[in-house]
Amino acid sequence: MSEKSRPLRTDARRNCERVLAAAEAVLARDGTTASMRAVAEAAGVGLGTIYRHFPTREALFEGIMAARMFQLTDSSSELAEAADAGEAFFRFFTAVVDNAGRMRALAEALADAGVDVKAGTAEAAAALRTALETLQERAQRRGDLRPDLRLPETLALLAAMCLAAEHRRWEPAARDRTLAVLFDGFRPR
Amino acid sequence: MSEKSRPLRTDARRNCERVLAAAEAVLARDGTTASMRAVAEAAGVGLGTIYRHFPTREALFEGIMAARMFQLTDSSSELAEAADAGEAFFRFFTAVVDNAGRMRALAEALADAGVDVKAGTAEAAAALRTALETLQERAQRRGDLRPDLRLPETLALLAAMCLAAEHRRWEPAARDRTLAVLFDGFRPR
Amino acid sequence: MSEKSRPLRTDARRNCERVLAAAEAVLARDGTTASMRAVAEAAGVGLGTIYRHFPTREALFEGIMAARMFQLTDSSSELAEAADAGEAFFRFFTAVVDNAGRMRALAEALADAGVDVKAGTAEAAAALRTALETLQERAQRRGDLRPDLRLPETLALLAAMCLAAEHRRWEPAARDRTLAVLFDGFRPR
Amino acid sequence: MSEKSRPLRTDARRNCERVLAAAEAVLARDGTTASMRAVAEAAGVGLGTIYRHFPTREALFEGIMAARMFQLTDSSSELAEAADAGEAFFRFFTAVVDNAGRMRALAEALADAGVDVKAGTAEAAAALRTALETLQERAQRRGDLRPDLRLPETLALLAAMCLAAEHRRWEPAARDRTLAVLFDGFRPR
DNA sequence: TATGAATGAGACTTCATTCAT
DNA sequence: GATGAATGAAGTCTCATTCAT
Repeated sequence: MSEKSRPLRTDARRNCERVLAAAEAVLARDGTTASMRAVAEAAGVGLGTIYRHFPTREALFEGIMAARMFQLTDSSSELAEAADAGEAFFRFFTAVVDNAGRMRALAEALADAGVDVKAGTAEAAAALRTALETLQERAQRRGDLRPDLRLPETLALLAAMCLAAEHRRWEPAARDRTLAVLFDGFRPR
Repeated sequence: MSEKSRPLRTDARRNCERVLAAAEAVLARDGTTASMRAVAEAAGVGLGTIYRHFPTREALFEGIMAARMFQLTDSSSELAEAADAGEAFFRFFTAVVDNAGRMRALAEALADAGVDVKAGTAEAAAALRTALETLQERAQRRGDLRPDLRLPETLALLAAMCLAAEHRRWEPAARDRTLAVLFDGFRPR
Repeated sequence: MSEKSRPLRTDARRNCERVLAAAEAVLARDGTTASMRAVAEAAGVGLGTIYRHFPTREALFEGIMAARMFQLTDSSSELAEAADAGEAFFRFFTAVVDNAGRMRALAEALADAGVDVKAGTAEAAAALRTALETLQERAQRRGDLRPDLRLPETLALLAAMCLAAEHRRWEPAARDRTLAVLFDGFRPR
Repeated sequence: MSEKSRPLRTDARRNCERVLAAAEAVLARDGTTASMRAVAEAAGVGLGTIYRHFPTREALFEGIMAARMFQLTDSSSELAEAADAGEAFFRFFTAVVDNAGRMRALAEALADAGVDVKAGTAEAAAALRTALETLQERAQRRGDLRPDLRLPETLALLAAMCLAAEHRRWEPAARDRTLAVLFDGFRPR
């Protein structure tokens, strides 16, 4: 296929990306109450263009969330081979919390990653869950995490931290102090 | 002419209570986005009746939150004299999380208890904070909690657990397993 | 428990007067948009008490207006025998405007005095109209007013001045300067 | 089949004009208390359409007032060069009163022209005031108006006539008779 | 295909009036 | 008789979604 064979598709894709980028920024700023008009204005496109690519407001927002979750999942790959398995797990956990804190509205999606409630984010959530599980089990095998720690609890605690980070933007230092306490609960005694 | 704070008429008090009960139920079901009409219908009263007792939507909802928070604070009194100071602290922490989990919309208020953002709940939040601090310091003096644990972290973690408990109703067993991990981080090593 | 002559009637009359006085004050302050609750609070009585004496909000307000108009009419009696007939006419005209300016909401009633639109003020308006006519005709007979001035025009101009005085509270000095121009149009050339 | 320079604009403009026309009619009929729904129904559009073109109720109504006031100001241009300066002044004065009488709700705006209370009409009011001042000063220089007449009084009297004309629709003949009396007060003695 | 104008349900709130206490 | 609690229609405004251009 040559590049000229599908000009419309190119346009459409470009617009779709602009919408996604703008929606991400708006969601980060305004949270889940962001209006479709705000997204359209930030993207520099019409309202109808958004609805062409995403059937409903929910579909758009879930699309954003899924993309972010895939990004996070990707970032776990290299951590899965880091020398310090415990540190890798904590780094990933922190990265997820950090993302929730940076983008209002992402927190809920991340919190839902443990249970897959939304159809739009189910696949991404499953991938994220698997990534966390992988890191956790490796750290447990290395003796860096308590062996009785199960994934449901880890996910619940991750969800909690994400929601809190979003609810009131955590300063990095405060975030580290808070997570440090939690992480001590993760370690073998 | 008008005596100070005359007792409410019986029918007025009954309706006020019905409004409060209905509002609590609706807040538990729908969260902070609950509409005034939903409350009115649940209470079986007219919209105006709600506004007679609570000047604004915020006043009603914050009033409920504050009441719950005062209830929680009250429940800490006897715990403050329990034999096992550490257990008392954990019980109170769990009770707060439990309340957040039972009523959507309470969680945010509890999460805000650390910072007092809303005027309507500031006093109740301060009381709750003090109660937690009292229990925590006693447990630390008894050696049941790690001495380097500071209130800001405790509050942040409490907020996180409340938000998570509300976000997805935690089963008591799951809640206990999750908090158990966290509480291990609170204990001296 | 002992004297049961006519306590209720006395109470009722006293309450009625309190309502009227309060309503006048509130109408002066808030204008025609004054709420029944504001009147009740100013009077120190319940809302029901107002409705006992006046069937509707309109009836109450028209009652006030009528009373004021009768007062004004009464004040014309002595002017009708003043030595300077022209001055008497101007004084009365000014007094009416002054009342409109002092009590928001009275202006409309006075402006309607020329046409009797409201049932509640018809009688009072007719009396006021007659009083003005009497003063005008006497002044015309004395040669103090232009002989071709007819009552409809006088009433229309009085209405205009009342509405303007209410619309933006006229300072006495400004009021006098403005009326002075108008009065020059009333005088014989 | 090829003429499509402005496909969307046409509809929007047509609706905007329909809204303006309907709003003028409704304002003329109901005065400042006219509801947005009444305007929407009169225009045959949805409520949202009005809010698309005018952000608030005030903006719509003040916009209409301002437009009318600018129209009036424009009409003064040719009068400013008329041979008979006094007649020009009186004609303009009458035109303003006439407009107030034709449209309920315009009267208040015109009455406020002397003081500029509303932000939305301030500019138009200032222009109208200047137009009146220009005509008045020219007429005074020509000796057609009494030299001691100052603008504040003229404005107060204009406001009064506008309010009265609106309050009870003046027939042209009655209006002329009434203004004739007033205008005599404006003339040199 | 992209646009954004139009829609209208639904949000909060006020207030004249009724009626149980 | 007096009170004021209750009612609910009506007001302004927002926003997800549809559809004509």
